Amino acid sequence: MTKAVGFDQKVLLHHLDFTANEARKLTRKEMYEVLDNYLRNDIKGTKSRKNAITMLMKIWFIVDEEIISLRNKALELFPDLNKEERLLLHWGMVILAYPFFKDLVQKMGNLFRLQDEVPSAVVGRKMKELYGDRRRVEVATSAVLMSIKSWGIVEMLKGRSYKLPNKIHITNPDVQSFLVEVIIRATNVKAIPLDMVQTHTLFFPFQYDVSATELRESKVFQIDRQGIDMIMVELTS
DNA sequence: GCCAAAGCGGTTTATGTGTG
DNA sequence: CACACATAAACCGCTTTGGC
Repeated sequence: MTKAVGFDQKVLLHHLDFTANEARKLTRKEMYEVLDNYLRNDIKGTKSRKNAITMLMKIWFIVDEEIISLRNKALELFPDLNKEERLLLHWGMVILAYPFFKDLVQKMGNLFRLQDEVPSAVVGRKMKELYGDRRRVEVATSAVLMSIKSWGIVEMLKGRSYKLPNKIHITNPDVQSFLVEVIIRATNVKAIPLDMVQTHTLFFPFQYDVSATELRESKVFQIDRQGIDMIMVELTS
């Protein structure tokens, strides 16, 4: 019953940026080549570099059938976005690519709701409950934590616990609609109340104010008003 | 059946921490 | 302040999986 983990290496932000930028123009084969060259500076071991490439490809290139169009939209937006908005796109794509990452983020988001500081040991324990008490789980947990630390999502305190810096504000409507689609797909629901989107755990590092009007304009969603103040968002495709 | 990709566990190296 | 000990991070190579 051991669940696959996959995310077993620290991923750097500029690696993700590079991958997303190249993914629009290159074939799969070319991607492997270009990435290998690019990563050579940061990752010396052949095997480790291959691992990293595998992960980057899975995040931005070899994605599941049903999120291809979402991915393509994200790639189109990418060049015109600022640092924060790009980070959100990466965040969403990693969540979709790696359930392990998604689960960890969800746990962490919940903990941050209750307290300001989250010890890495607590996160580790939670992940072992979900994925079994294995060495691999430890490695993956720290890989995720190290990665998001280096992206500036969390800050480390005294080497043992993490705290949340200021939330990252996202106002770009295209990026917001991306975010909503990620939430719906990642949690496997048909529809979600707009209220729940605003404070969703999966995007705990971000702050945004999604407007129903703008979602409707994007054509990807169907918006239904239920009762007085409940607005349901549903994917049209 | 072959080759590349994905997954895994063990080992080494680096960094941090508490104690005398 | 030095030392041992603990934990984190990086690295490596083997096994399994999956597409052609």
